[in-house]
Amino acid sequence: MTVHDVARLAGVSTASVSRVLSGRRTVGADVDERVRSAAAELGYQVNAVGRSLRRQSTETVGLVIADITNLFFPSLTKALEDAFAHQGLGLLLADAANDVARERDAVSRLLARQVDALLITPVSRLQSRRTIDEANQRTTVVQLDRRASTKAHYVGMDNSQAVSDVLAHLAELGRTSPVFIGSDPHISTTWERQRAFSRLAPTGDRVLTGDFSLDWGRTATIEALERWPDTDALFCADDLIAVGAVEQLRAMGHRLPGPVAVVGFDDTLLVRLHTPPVSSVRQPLAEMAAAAVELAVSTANLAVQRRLFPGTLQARPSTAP
Amino acid sequence: MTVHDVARLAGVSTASVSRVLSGRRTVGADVDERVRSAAAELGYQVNAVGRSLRRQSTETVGLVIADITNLFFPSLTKALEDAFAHQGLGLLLADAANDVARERDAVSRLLARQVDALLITPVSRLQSRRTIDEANQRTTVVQLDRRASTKAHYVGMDNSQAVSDVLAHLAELGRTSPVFIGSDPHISTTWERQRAFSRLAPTGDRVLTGDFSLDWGRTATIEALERWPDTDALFCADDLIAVGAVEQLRAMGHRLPGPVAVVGFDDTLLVRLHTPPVSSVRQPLAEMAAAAVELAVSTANLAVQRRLFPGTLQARPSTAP
DNA sequence: CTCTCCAGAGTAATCGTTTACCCAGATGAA
DNA sequence: TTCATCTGGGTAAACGATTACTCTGGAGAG
Repeated sequence: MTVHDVARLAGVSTASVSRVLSGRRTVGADVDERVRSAAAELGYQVNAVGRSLRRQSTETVGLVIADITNLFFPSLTKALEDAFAHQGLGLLLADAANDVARERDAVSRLLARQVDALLITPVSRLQSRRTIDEANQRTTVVQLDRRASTKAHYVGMDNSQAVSDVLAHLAELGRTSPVFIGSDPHISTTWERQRAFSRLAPTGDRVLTGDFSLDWGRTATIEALERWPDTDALFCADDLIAVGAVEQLRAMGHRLPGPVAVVGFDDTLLVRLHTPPVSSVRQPLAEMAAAAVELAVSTANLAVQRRLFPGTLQARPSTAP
Repeated sequence: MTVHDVARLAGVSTASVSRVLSGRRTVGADVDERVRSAAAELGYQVNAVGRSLRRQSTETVGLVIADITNLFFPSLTKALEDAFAHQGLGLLLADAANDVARERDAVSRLLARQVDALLITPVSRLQSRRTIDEANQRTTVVQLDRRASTKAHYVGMDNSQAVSDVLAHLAELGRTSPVFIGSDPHISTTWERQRAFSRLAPTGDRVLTGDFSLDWGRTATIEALERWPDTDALFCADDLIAVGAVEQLRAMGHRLPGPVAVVGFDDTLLVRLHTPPVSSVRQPLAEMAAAAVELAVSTANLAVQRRLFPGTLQARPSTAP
């Protein structure tokens, strides 16, 4: 079932069929009509592979997710899928499973498939750079949420502003001795939040770093309260850690809301449905996805863009007075 | 950068280049060597679009997810991505956003891209059938988790066995008056679990159906306890509802573990991290993904398969004595 | 009336790869 | 020695769509 079949049935050339079906050039009314009805009769659907080869464009973007089990990324993926599908662009998904080598692999497979653009949430702030720079020479690369290279576009949240907002919120509640509980500092977002915290918080040197896990949230909480007994807020780099912190506080007999507040990042279901609900900074996913689309379809030689969007703190009982 | 460039540099024909690089026919040692080093020198990477067109196979499968915001599906997606990437197959992702029309659309876009197989978690037990049957005439379709057509392969969990296991577990704890809280009965899994419950439970007629939301879990809990005051277990069709039920019970002053047990399905993070942790039936995702791969790559005219895998109840405090 | 221009349609080249087909030379059997 | 067979390699035809180029007829300008 090809353009030839349609052309034969409609009694026109394949060129006309293509022109009608792709709508890229006007044709006479009668030919238009004949082609459309022939296509409808045969149930013809254009073969995107042939089209891609000729047009040198697949209308597909690759998406390399650092770790799809991290609850934040499915939300991001959904926002992207929405935005790109809206533009008629397909999304070819790959998971790097937090592994730089698998990430490199995924990128190279996607490039072989001639994706028109590559979206990536880099696994490592430092080690993903080469992969990204190499890919960036072959196609448009957009870093999302996390960043590893300054040579490729970046779309993310303004972590500095978000951290500042959270600190202001805590200060309003009279909490001026927060501790930062980071996760893996190879993750650029964690790293940025931590740096902003160190710069802006009254207790900027109270920083603990570990990994992306509930357990780390728990142990870090114990350590924080031991080392700094006057701690009145746990400023967590992400929601999973925040939930771990809350659990640990409750295990230690703290009430929430109570003397020690907890706040996280990403506003995932985890904190929204937790008991008690945990405050968290929400990323503007739809706007970020829209920016990603814009950059992905932009003509090749646009100057490298850095688009930062404001996050909004969702205040919940975990930081109430 | 094409096979021609490599061929020129290596001083051989494009046929030889293709043969070396695809490894589909043996060539002489010297030609092999020359091609490999030429390809390496140029950094040549095969163009998958050209290959797909010629081979009539894209090495890509389409995945249509009913609702990617449902926490269970990212887990499933990850398992699939793993399994298919392992086979060198790419995953083209589409989200139906719980909408039959969008589902049809997504399927047709994926078919246009000539996916070698189509994986789908049908939105509606009844209304997705036509979409699936039509797609099934053009490529191999594998229904996952949910099913809507008997004419296409299906891979899922044995809900009947799982329900029976859960009821046995409850009975062991002396709980013999469970109420089933379903979500949208258009979802085939909910439907199957409900039917199994009605057939197997001592209180098989105690069934409430609503939608996929935390709030429904709450209101259903109120209704259940009102209508059937001797209720000693809430058997929820999925985790979100189970969490809603637990929250409501606690709001009403119940302890957990306590007189009314709660159990959910899918064993998502939601219930694992909840306080108290909620019992849930885990689906064997890796095995299901492996089966999906097997069916997806199977030659066209395999008889329609129905592969059911056993679920395992993860017992947690919400059902403890 | 003639010339230019334009719209509409067809022909065939093209995208990059694979592979059917062909040919030359070598090998082995009779 | 002769013939069938096999191996390694090249040539060119696909795959399905798009589009540069060409051609024709008619409209409009002078």
